[in-house]
Order: sequence, then C-alpha cells, then structure tokens
Amino acid sequence: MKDMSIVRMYGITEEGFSVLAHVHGFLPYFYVPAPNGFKEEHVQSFMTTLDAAIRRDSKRQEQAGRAVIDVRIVLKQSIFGYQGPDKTVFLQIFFHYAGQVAVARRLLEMGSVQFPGFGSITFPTFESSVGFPLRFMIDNNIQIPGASWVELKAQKYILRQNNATSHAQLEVDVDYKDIIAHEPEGDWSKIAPLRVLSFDIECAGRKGVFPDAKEDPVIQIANVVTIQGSDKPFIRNVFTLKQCAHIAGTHTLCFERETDLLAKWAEFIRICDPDIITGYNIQNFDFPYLLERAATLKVQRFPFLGRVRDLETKAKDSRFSSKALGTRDNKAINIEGRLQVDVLQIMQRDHKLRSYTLNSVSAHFLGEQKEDVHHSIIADLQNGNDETRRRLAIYCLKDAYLPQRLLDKLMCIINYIEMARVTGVPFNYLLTRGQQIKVISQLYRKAKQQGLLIPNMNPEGTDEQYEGATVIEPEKGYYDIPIATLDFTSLYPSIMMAHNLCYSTYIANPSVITKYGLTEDDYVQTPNNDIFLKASVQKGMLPIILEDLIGARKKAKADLKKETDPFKRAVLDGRQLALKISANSVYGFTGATVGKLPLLAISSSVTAYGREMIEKTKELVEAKYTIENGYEHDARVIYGDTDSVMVKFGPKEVAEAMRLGREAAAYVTQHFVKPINLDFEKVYWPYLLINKKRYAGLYWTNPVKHDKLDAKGIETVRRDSCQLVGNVIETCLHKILIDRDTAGAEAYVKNVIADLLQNKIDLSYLVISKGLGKTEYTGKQAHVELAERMRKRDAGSAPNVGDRVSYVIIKGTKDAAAYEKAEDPLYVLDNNIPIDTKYYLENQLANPLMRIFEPILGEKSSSLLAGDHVRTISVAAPTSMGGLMKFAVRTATCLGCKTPLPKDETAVCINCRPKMVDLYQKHLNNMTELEEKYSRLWTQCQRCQGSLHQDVICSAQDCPIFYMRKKAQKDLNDASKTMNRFAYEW
DNA sequence: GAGACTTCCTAA
DNA sequence: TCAGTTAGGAAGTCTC
Repeated sequence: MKDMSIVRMYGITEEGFSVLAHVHGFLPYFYVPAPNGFKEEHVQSFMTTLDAAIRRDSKRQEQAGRAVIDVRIVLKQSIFGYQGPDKTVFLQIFFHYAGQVAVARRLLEMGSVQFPGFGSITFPTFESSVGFPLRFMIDNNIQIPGASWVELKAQKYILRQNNATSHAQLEVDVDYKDIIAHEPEGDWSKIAPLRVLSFDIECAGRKGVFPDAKEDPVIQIANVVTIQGSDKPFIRNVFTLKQCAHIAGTHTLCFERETDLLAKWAEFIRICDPDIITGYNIQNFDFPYLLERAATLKVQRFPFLGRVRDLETKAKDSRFSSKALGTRDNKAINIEGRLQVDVLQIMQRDHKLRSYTLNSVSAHFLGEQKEDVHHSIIADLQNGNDETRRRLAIYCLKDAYLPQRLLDKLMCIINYIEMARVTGVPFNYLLTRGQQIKVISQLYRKAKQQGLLIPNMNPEGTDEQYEGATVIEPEKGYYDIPIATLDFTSLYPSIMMAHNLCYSTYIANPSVITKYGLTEDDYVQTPNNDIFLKASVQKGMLPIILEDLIGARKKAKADLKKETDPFKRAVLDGRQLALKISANSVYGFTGATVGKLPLLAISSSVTAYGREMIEKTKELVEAKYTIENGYEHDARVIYGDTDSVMVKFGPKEVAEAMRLGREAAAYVTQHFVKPINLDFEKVYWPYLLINKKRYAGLYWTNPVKHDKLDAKGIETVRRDSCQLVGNVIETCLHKILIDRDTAGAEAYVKNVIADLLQNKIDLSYLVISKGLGKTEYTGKQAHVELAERMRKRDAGSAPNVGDRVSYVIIKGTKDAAAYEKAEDPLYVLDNNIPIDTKYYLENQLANPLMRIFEPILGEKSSSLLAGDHVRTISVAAPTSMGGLMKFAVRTATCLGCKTPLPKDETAVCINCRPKMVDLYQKHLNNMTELEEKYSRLWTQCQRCQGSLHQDVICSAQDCPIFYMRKKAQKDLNDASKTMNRFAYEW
C-alpha cells in the first residue's frame, strides 16, 4: 500500500485543533469501453501493454514504478443518449499516481497503444478528466461533500508522532474505508471553528513608482486572527521595520533588519497555523511581493507557508477567462492545507461594483471610509520616527482588519461553505474554478449512484449559437395605472423537469425508438424538434438533480422560518441561496459549448419551450380578460422578457390589478405541465417602459404601500455611466414616480445642468469607469487608451486586464475624440485640468434624461436642455495645463466688469474703482466661506482617520470628501490669490 | 453623415 | 488546463 496515491485531507476538530489526515488506499482511475471480444483473459496483457506505454511516455523519475495497478471489467452505461436497459462492457483502469491518468487518457484517446490481439484502437474515455481530489470525494459511497464534517473511525487511524511531516496539530494515517462522511444536516450542519488570518503589508516605494520587490523593502505586516463565528480577533499584531510606538490592544513586533521581519512573519504563520488566510488582493500583490522580496533577500525558510513542512510556496502566473466573468490575470500561490480567500476576488466574483478598491468596497458594505495613504507618503512615514511609523501601522492594521470585517458582514465563509456542501466541490474550487465544476460534481455524484458514466468530451470548438429567449416588443410609454407582473418560477429548471430533458433521456437517432420498441407515448418532440424520453419510461438525471435542489431549497427555507438562532439562520439562508444558484446554472452548463459536456439539444429545447410558453401566456391572458368576456377592460400584455409578462388589465386600483394578476397566474398555470408555475409577483404603478430591458416603476406587493422604486437596465443601475447621471436620473424618477412632481424634476434638472456648466459639480460625480475586458482591442476606446497612457507613466499602478478603469473627460481640441480626452481623475485633480462640461451635458446627461422625460412630457421635454440654465456663463475653469493653452498668455480681468486689465497685479479697472470696497468685501466673504468649507472637510477627513491631532495624509480616490477637500483647497488658493490683487490697489 | 461594427454591461 | 447561456440597448469609433 505504501507510496500509492495518497489523499491529504486538511481540517479542524470541533475543538479547533488542526488535522492532517493521510488517506491511503484510494486509487485514481477512469473507464474505457472494452474492445469487441474483450474477455477476462485479455486483462493481463492489456494491463502490461498499457503500463509499458505509460512508463515509456512518462519522463519523470518518480513514475518509474508500476503505473497500471489494476483493470476490472464492469457493466455500465454512458450517460450520453438513451440506451434502453442495455449495459455496456467497460474497463475500469486503476493507476498508481493521479498524474498518470492524464497520460493514459491521451494515449488511449489518440490510439497510440498497440494492444496484442486488438491493434491500435482509439478509445473514448469516461470520467477521465475529474481531478483526483474530487474523484475521491465523489466515490466509494463516501460521497464527501465539500467543507463538511468527516469522522475517522475510532481505533482505525494511526497518530503520527515522530514522523510528522506537517505543522498541523494532529497528523494521522487512515484507510479510506475508515472514513465516515456526515451529511451536513442537523448537528453536522454547524460551521467549524476555523482560524482566519487576515493580513496586509506595506512597502516603501520610491516616489512616483509602484513598489518593486527587487528594490523596495517590506516595512510592515499587520495581522489579525479570528475564529470563524466570533466577532472579535484574538490576535492583533503588526511586524514593523524599525521601532514603532505602542498601539493599544496590539502587539508590535519591531525589527531592525528586514530579513528578520520576513523570517519571523513566516514563522508566525506556521505557528499560528491558520485554516484560512485572507486579505485584500493578497493573491496578486501581498503574497507574490513577499515571496519575491524574501527570495531577493535570501530569507531562509520563508517560502514554506503551508502545512506541509517541506513543500515550498511559489507564485505561478495563471489566466482565468470566461464569458461570464471576463478575462483576468492571476497569480496562483500554493499554500498547502490553507485556504486563500482573497476578499478582492470574492468581491469581483459576487458583486457588481463601480470600483473594487478596498476603500470603495468598505464604504459600500460597511458604510465607512478607510484611511488611505498615498504610496508616495509611505516612505516618508517610515523614515520619520516611532510616531510616524505608528501612524503607518494603524493604517496597515485597519487594512488587515477590513477584509475580515467584510467577510463577516457578507457572511462569505458561511455562504461559500454552504455552496461547497450543496454542490459537493472542495471550498477552494469555488474561488479558483468556474460555474461548470459545480454542475459536474453533482452530475458525477448522481451518475455514480445510477451506474452511469460520463464521457470525456474533447472540445471541438463549436461556436454555433442557438436561439435564446423571447423579449416581447414593448408598448413603450408612461403608464399611470397598475401593471401586473406575472413570472414563471425557476422557468428553465422547471422546463427541464416538466419535459424530462437530460443527457440520459436524449434520443439523438430515431433508430433508438425502433430499437427499444418505444411508442409515441414514451417520448416527446420538443419545439426545437429534439426527441427526449418521457419520465414515465425513465427519469433523467438532470431532472432528478433539479428536483433535489429545489426540494432542498424548500426545506431550507422552511427551516429558516422556524430557526431563531442567528448563526443557524445565516447557514440556512446561505444554503437556500446556494441551492437556487445551483439550480439555475444547470441550464447554462448544457449550453456551454466550450464546456465539459454540452448538449445543445437540451439548452435549445429549453429556450424553445420558454419561447412557446411566454407567447402562450400572452395569448391566454389577452383572450380571457376581455370586455367580451365580461371584464371591464381588454387586457394587454405590454411587455415581457424570457419568463415574465407585464399585463395592463385596465383597472386603476392596485388591489384590483393584484386580484386579476393572481387569478390570471393560476389560470395560465393550468395550461402547462407540472411543475411549471406562473406566479403573480408584483404590480408596477406608475410604470415607465422605456425600451426592451429598460424600465422603471414603483414596485407594489401589497395594495397599501409601495415596496421600492425598481429600475431595470437604465443608468441608475449601470456601472458605466458616471454618478452624476445615475443620481440625476434616480432623483428625477423619485420626483416623477413617487412625489408625482414632474415640474419639480424639471426644475431640478435645470439646476444640475447650470451647476455642471459652472463647474460646481464635484469631480467624483463625473468619474466614469469601465472594465478592461481584454488585452487586444480592434477599435479605440477611452478607458483602453487611458490605461495604456497610465502604463507608460507607471506600469506598476496602471490597470490590468479585468480591472476597472476610472476616467473623466477633459477639455480638448474641438474635434478631439472621447478617447483622447479621457484622463485619470487623480491626475486631473493634481494638475488642475479643466473638465469638458459640455461633454457631460451632451454625451452623458442628455440622452438618458430625454429617454425618461420624453414619454411623460412629449415634445416639451426638449426644453430641458435648452434655456437660460444652459446659457449660464461658464465659470473660467483652470487652464494651467494641456494642449495649446500653455502657449496662451493669461490676462487678468477686472473683478468688477471682467474687462481685460493691462497689468496682472491690479484688481479692478478704472471704471470700477469706486466700487472697489464693495468688491473687496464680496471677495473677502467668499474667501471666508471657502475657508470654513475647507476646514469642515478637513476635520471630517481627520475624524475619518481617527485622530484630530495629526495631518491628514489620506488620498482615497473613491472618497467624495477627498475630492471635495481637494477642490475646496484649490478654490481657497485661487480666492487668496485674488485677494492679493487688492493689495496693489491700496 | 449614415450605417456597420465593437464593446460594455445589463435582463432574465 | 481552464472557461454557465442568449437578447439587447447604448455609446463610441470606423468606414465609406
């Protein structure tokens, strides 16, 4: 048994002791169909031939031993296509090492092995691409779900004492048969007391350059360690280079040499032995930086951060690319036995946000700004004294603690654990892999139970598309009567269940029908003309999986209702969410042509049924609810998308619309196969239908009070328009739909436009952000061009693929394209570059405003964008930079009448001299006002950083206060310069 | 300057 | 080796 494949299971006991279990005896394997005429007596020569071929192919020394351990003849069925009751003879081939699976698969699929008596056969392989750890978890009736409790049978495991290889507190050897997996139910649904370490590093970069690990030292590392489920950390410390003044409640460990700091930190990790390491962007910044820095300084034993003593931690480049999540370059870091939960990545995966900086994410979810120190100041703080380094350490600690607080607040660990349990995959797959693996895991598990095998499909880049859902042509306009919304609940899963759509029920070839003597009652032809077996003959696996998921969700929701304990409630809520997501992703999996097991017959039949259903729903409702049938109005379906219809029944009362909605939903449901269900969900009143996938309205679920203002697809919910537009549209909708004050909305818009043209709008509201989706672009785009320019300024801090790029549009030459006028907001701020307010009016505000006002005001709406407010004389924007402006000589104008003055130094022209005292008073008042404003903002920033006695060093790009403060500072400077001009007059 | 085309982001 | 789907609006650039 020795040196066979060993599965290392890492975990923690209920008491919180870390455990490493070396699980023995489980072998990697896969299947191939047995060649025709293959008998028991062929097994031996098959084994030795394949074994020799693998060993010839493997160059690695460690694979020199026997590769093929066993070959068994088994009777199984492929999941792909209905095969009646016929079982097929398969060979189950067991291997010594997991790595040999891929080699053997390639050899067999290519037909590169000559088998005596059979020749070079090309074999399709089955279940050959599932990773070994998942194979182990799926198999042998163990069926271990991810992140769940496992018991080792008493007396059956051996505790390692002198021969331990890890830093785990308990290390044991056990046979895989002596493992008991517990379903995460009842008592076994509790969450383990995992140790979570959250950390952040600071490095001293040089001015204007992003830190480089080859040059710039690591000066601080802050750590916060918390037991999952507890609300307070039990360790708070900070490792600092040079002395650092004491911080309350924090252990400061000061080092004179950077090598010591790094070595001690690595040791701290090993002793603290966390199950989860978290932080913000640790995977792509902190870890790679530390590893490279330690390598540069040759710190012995640093890169051993995992639980296995002699396994070196390394950073590898990897690229993740999917249609749904986009492309992203990542570093992969192996820290054996510890989960790396990078909060940045969680945010990017789970939440669509305008910006993903720790600051903006914290503001969004925790409602607080963090202290942000511009990297150019860090070195100064480090080179100061104990107190300045303490300042830095406090900042660093906060950055270490925030990720932990985000995890807690959003209950990420619990939700991910529940997702791992529901889908069966190990926790880390949820962070490193896509959606498909979750469906595959469930499919393999169900297939295993039913004796079905999953073929390894080789991707034959079929970029063929299939038809999706119907979007009913909207009857655009503003509706001041209630519009009822009817939705099919879980449409795609219920279609798959209702019509038994599955790989195993798919009849690709009509000959199958005759072969198994099927009658017309036994199968159905979908609207897409694909044939599937009915459930009465054999139920498909996907329908079973979906039923289980939906049944489990119902149970979780029922349990949630009864449960009072907040921890258990969080677990249950996480579970029901995971179950819902899982059910919905099954359809997508079958249509993923780049995927592991695409079957477009399923996905395109699903959408075809869906199209038929939404049409039928529209017809049924419009046919039944007519004046002719005794109703007061003829009902109209004014819009619908995929699984919903918006119905104008006619009545003016919300309650009546709800009654009709409920009735109609029940009526339509009768016309469909179980478990398809049309549900009345809500009423919109009033309802503004702008276009396909674009609408807004007040959302009512009870006739007494509206629940919310709901907006779909329009600027308020989009991340690629600036906040100014979002806020203006949001406010207008509020005024129009809730306050019913269209005139007020118009006045408001005019005000905003006037403010905009007078440069009174804060810069943070003008920032536009777009994702950098790829590395090569055919056309020019603002955010892409800017990212390129920023890369030239400082490669380290420039946006990378997958990042969001923030920019503002600045004034440029008359015909300059937008991509030439995009600039980094911070750069604009630092250099006082004027904003192209006209662009914001004409290219950002105009169209969205017209789209919402047009249906309400009609022709009149065009007056919004013309009139006095637009003609307001623009306040001279700063013109110190850019293009031709630097060649222009600026002449001062009279502060009274604005006529050019001969000399810069004076304040007023001859004609205005008599008014000078008044003018002076006016400017003095103005300056006093600005001073007060600046000081208020300053105090606010000081409060934010938790100290009123030190300079504000923050430069948080996402903080609106920061922009306002910068602007106020600038205005104050200008005002004070103006004041100085009066000095020459006296 | 109209229309094709690309890109982003959202709805479902 | 890895990657869930299609429909669709809107904005901006490119092309003729």
